[in-house]
Amino acid sequence: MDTPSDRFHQQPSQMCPFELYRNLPDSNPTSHRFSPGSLASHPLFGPHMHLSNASQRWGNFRQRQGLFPGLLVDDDVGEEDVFAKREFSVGATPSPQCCPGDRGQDSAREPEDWNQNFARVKRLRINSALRNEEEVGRKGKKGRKNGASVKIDERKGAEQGNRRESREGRKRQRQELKLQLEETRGKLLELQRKVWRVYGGQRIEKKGGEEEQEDEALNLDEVADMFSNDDEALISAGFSPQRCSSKKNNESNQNGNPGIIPEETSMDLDLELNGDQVWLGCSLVRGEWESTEGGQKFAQALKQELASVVAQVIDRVVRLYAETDPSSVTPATVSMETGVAIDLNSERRQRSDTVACVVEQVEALPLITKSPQDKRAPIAQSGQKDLLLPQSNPSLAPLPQPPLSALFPPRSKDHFLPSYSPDNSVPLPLLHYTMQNLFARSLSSLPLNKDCLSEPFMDFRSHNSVFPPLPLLGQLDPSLLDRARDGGMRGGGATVDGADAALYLAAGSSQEGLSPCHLKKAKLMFFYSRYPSSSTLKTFFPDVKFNRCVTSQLIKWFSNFREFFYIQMERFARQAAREGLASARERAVRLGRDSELYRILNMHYNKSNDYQVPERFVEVSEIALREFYSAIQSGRDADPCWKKAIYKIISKLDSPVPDSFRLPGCPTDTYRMG
DNA sequence: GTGCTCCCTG
DNA sequence: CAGGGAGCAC
Repeated sequence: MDTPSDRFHQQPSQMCPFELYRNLPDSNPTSHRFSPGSLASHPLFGPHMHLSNASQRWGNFRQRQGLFPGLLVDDDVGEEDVFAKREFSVGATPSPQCCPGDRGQDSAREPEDWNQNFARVKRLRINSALRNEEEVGRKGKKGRKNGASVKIDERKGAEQGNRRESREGRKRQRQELKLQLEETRGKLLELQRKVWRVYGGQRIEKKGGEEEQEDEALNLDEVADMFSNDDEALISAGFSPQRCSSKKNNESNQNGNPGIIPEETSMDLDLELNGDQVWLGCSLVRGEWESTEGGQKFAQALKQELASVVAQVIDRVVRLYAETDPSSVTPATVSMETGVAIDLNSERRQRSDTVACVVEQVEALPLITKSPQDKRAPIAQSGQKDLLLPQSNPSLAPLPQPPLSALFPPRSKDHFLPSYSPDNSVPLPLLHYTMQNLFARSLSSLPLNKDCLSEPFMDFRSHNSVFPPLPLLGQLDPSLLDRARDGGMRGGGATVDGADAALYLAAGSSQEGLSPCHLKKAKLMFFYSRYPSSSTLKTFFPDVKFNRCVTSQLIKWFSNFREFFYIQMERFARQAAREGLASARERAVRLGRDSELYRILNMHYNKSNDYQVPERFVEVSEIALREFYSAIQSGRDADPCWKKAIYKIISKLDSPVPDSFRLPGCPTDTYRMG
């Protein structure tokens, strides 16, 4: 099984989706992936410095850029480097190599945003210098661009003098700016010392914890105060991270001033550059994890990854089991036994149903075929809401089930979480199930919205507004199981149409749409009525909000029931007709409760066998069998329409459906109840 | 045109 | 069990 981290490694494109993180130096490759893309994650713009202070201060800094002309001269090469790095970082394809990366190299790219601003400042200053140049030499009026033509024109000797003045002026200006630069650099280094004393030093000492977070907050605020209180310090601090990490040596060498950074500062910086201790200095990720918000995000990411992995395992096991014993595990049995693989085929159906019932789906929930998903949808949505918005109001009504996209965890909205790769082999429904049920149900305190549930459906649910944490029958209140059984449901066993099925179905049951329980009820109704009208169906499914799709679905169910019924009748009638002896034929056309035909019918319409088959149904079935038999014996089956007469006969044998079927949920077996 | 049913197919 | 086509009745 892939570890979550391994899975992250498989998606390099999602690892560092933002340049900020791609450029972040960190020896921990996984840590980047949990870093939200915000300036607040930067060590100097920590989570405690939000827009209210950090961005304002940064804005102040940008407004005051012009106060530091010294930074902008005599550093053309550096500026080019900045832009080169910028282009590199923008154009670079995020990769695991670039994320964990070499500390020394990555640290040079770390604060690209700082470099950008630095470059912008320099660019402005260069433009300003050019303008000054033009002003000084405005008699030439054409500036540097027309310098050649000025040289050619010897008649304008006075202009040459002006050019000399201009050159001298530029020279003076450069010298002044150079001095300012040196001065600013000195202040920069001084500020670096402060920063690393206050910030880096304490981080090295700490080992994590809330107290340290508070300290960190204070320290970061101190740093922020430095930014806002001292303009030059602000500039210096603004560039300090990159310079500390990558340019300090160069600057020291260039300035011939290696002693500006004291030994302790150098040690701190070295520590920061040092392998496993990198996080101590940058602490972007781990610091976030230690914070409350970061911890929640980490937990969410962990949940997502665990869910996907569990989904994969379940899928593999199911497939492996199906492969090893295909005879015993047909798709139907798999779906019935696992209750998970039900969704394997439902995606396709949902697509078509979505198209067919696009209008109705705005209001009506999907039909029975989608019910395994859809019944879980409300709880799933709750789970998703819970994952994304832990404090969201659980009483909010569930959103209508979107066609297919809603099955995806909304990772796209949460860039913090890694998205699944497109080639993810986890079947979506499986993923959906495991994702939502494993974690949504693990949220034991998750309150269910009663509006999400089929109000009268499975009355045991109405006594439990809070969904059980896990649908383990052994953990359920016995009374609930009894209620489930009383409702025509069978508890335990390997099939899903037991109390466990009702349990998870009840969790997402809706007044709109049909559930497996409705299917079971319809089958039991077939014992009494083979040709129920749509109005009759509406009478006996009061917990269903009928629309065209639902009505057609129910009618289709009964059509399928009849089809199966008649197929079996014809099959056994032909079998009886083949019997040689009259006594055998007589036995064959009799439908005793010990007969094979009875067993098949009971298995089909009363699979859980928790409902007593009405005697009337046995009689009608025997009549149908005899009609088929006689038609076959008399050769009427040669007529293409020979079945119609039988259908007409059977259609007149419907008996009234018991009033117990008028109640919502599965009918109680009054016969067995006495 | 709509609703219902049967038949066929997957 | 669902989807779709065809036929029939209203």
